[in-house]
Amino acid sequence: MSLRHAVLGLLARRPMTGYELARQFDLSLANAWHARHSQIYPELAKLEDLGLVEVVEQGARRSRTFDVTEAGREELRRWLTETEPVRTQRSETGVRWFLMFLLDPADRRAVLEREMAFLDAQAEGLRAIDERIDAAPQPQPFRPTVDLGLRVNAVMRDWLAEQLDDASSTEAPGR
Amino acid sequence: MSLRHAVLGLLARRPMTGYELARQFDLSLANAWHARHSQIYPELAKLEDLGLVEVVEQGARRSRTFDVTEAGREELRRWLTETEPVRTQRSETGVRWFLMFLLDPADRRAVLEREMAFLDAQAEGLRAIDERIDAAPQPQPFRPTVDLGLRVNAVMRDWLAEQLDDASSTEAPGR
DNA sequence: GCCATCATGTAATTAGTTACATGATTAG
DNA sequence: CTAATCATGTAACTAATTACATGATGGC
Repeated sequence: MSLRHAVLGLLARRPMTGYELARQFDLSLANAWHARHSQIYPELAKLEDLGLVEVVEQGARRSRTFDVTEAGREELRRWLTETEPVRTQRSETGVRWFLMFLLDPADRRAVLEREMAFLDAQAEGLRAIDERIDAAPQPQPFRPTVDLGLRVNAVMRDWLAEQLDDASSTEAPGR
Repeated sequence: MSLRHAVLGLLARRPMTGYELARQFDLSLANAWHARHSQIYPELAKLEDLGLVEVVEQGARRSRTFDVTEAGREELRRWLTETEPVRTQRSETGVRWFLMFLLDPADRRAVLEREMAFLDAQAEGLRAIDERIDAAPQPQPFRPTVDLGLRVNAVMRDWLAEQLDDASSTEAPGR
């Protein structure tokens, strides 16, 4: 279960509330994992029971700020270094890209253009995160989300452009 | 629900049994979606009830080969062209890559090397699929799984290599 | 004859989404 | 004063995994 370690890891970067965690899943972890608040709050309760996180601050609007405990930090280290990663992935976009070749050239072209627009928007979003993202308490400028994300975005863009060329030449008049 | 359309799409490429579908999820759709046979068989039954797939052949070992019906093909086209893609992704590997910067340089270095080995194995696997994969009944050499997969693999490899350099220089003796 | 693989199913459990529900604070 | 956002929770449902279960066929 990655949810547990994603929550633990986000809190290890800096303490935050369940509400903030929910936003981080859409920012830092946007292309890696997703969780709604309805899953986050119960998970925080379980992590607290296990002694892996603790409430370090209670603020306005009955907000509770959580931090990772020493046991939590050790569990995170253990998970990262000693457990075998699960390599399965889930991406509806990936399924669509695989299947779009079943479409006739006109439909495929339309889909390719929509996907291109998505990649442009994604790249813009990543560059925006670059500024919004909280300065991390670690030495290295570690931002796989942004740095690697933009590079992957670029190769996908190139690939889509090639497919668009193919689709256009196939449906071009005069052949 | 992408499972439904992934099954529909795989069958639209060519008719096959539930057992073969399960293998295709690990080959063609390896980095896009995953499904076990315990999920595939009930889904095939539902798709049959809906008239989107049909049994076209019954063979040895009480095997049933399914094909997409005309209604199934239309549903697939509708889904690909007219529905809004869900852009959330799930990748434990992505979570790990994001969190590995929390580790001290020695641990991080070990993780980076394991991930590098994974990428090498993945690239090898993709090249193997290239030959194993069934010739598709479509005109274009459409293999996002292999073509795009190898390119993404390459940029990830570069990125990992850079992180390894950083981790090494940080823990290098003499500074 | 026996082992690997093909082949299909169901049951129990866990994970995740959607919907329901409530209330506090702050900026305009 | 009121709308947006912060903030937390539960309930009902759907999706997915793991475990249980069985049997046929083909190659050696």
